[in-house]
Amino acid sequence: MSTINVLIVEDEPLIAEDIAQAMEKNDFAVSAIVYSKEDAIEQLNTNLPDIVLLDINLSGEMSGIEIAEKINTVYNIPFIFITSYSDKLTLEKAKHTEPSGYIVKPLTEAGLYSTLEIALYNHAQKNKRKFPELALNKINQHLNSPVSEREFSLLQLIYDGKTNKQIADTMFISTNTVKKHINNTYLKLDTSSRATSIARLRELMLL
Amino acid sequence: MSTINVLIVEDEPLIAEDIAQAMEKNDFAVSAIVYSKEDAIEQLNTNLPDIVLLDINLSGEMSGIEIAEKINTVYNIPFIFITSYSDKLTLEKAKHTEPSGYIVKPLTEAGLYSTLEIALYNHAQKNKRKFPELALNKINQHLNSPVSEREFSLLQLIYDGKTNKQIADTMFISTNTVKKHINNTYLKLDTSSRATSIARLRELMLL
DNA sequence: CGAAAAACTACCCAAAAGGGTAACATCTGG
DNA sequence: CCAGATGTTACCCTTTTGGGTAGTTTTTCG
Repeated sequence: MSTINVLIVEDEPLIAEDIAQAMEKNDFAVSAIVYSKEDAIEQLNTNLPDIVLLDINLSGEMSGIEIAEKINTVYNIPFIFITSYSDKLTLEKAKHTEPSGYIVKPLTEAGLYSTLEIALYNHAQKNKRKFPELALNKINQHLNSPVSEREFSLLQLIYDGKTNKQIADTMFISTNTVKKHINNTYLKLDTSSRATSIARLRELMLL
Repeated sequence: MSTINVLIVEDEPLIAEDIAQAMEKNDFAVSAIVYSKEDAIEQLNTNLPDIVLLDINLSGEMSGIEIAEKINTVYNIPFIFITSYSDKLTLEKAKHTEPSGYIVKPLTEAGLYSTLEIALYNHAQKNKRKFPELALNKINQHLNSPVSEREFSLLQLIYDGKTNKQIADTMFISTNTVKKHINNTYLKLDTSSRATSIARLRELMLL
């Protein structure tokens, strides 16, 4: 297994150094230590780490939160918050970014290491969850008017991004029929386009 | 919001009391304090808490791990490990149970509270996310020509089933611009409609 | 068997989406 | 500072989709 690269975002140099040493003692590689939001993003772009240790408060601002949001939407890697402030406001904002860990200073080597390990493992597991298949019974469960099997197979083709023509060809029916069926499903799903139907199907599969 | 019930599984009475006090100071309710695996399971069966604080080592054994496994397979509630031992073997076993948190003693009130909050929030989110979120870097990884951030936010709206008009309104740009952007993404994704793009995005997230 | 439901087809019109071209404004990095 | 990338808008035209109506065939089931 290759070594894990850790990006440290911490504006207090002494603490950053502390963390870095703890990391290296435990066979992690510190890919960089940065002190500002801008440098953090620079690092993420040019030298993507496997995980980020992120101080919430950088030079007085809560810009760690913004970095966290960016990591979630763009980079999809785990990150762990480090903070001296454990007040409710900070925590409230922080938790909405769904961090893999949250450590309140003072730091301990053991605490850092174990939190890192857990975060990496859990994140790896998370990405293994794949997209569920559509299930007719699951979908009908939450509809007043149930989708028929035929309609369902049309919906699956729409879900896979097929056009009416393609659907007509694979099902050996006319495009008129395809359109009719699809329109019927729109009534049942309470939607009005293919894309909204796809989103709706995803939603219905969740409960 | 109703109060959160916490089950404490900890065989050192002094520490258990410490934890319980910290919990109550932060408006959590302690549903029970138990000292053994058997009592823990008894509690889970009769009085299911919202979250469990779980010492790994109960009277010399690592039976905390077994409780964790039971929680995962049967109860599906979040749990947080608490341990004095942060050796690699313990950690290795612990991480496979995918705990929501892992705290090395000595405990601090702030550390406990924030870890609890994060664990509860993440666990709640987890069940809502059987479908993975789209992540830009993940998608670009497999494209010759990368999708820009702006284009990506458009794609997310398409993924949610929004029409060009809706997208234009939420992003405060003209529908012409929306159409232009979308067309550009079609080139990059090698698609030619919203529905095929949605399917493609799903596919790219799995590679 | 016979009625009801589901499936299939056609046609028409309207709305939305797709495709191409052109132009201008920012922004960013060398 | 300049070049290239990104974002913005407009215009025109084509194709695909959506929505409504109307009808026939096939299947299913009491």
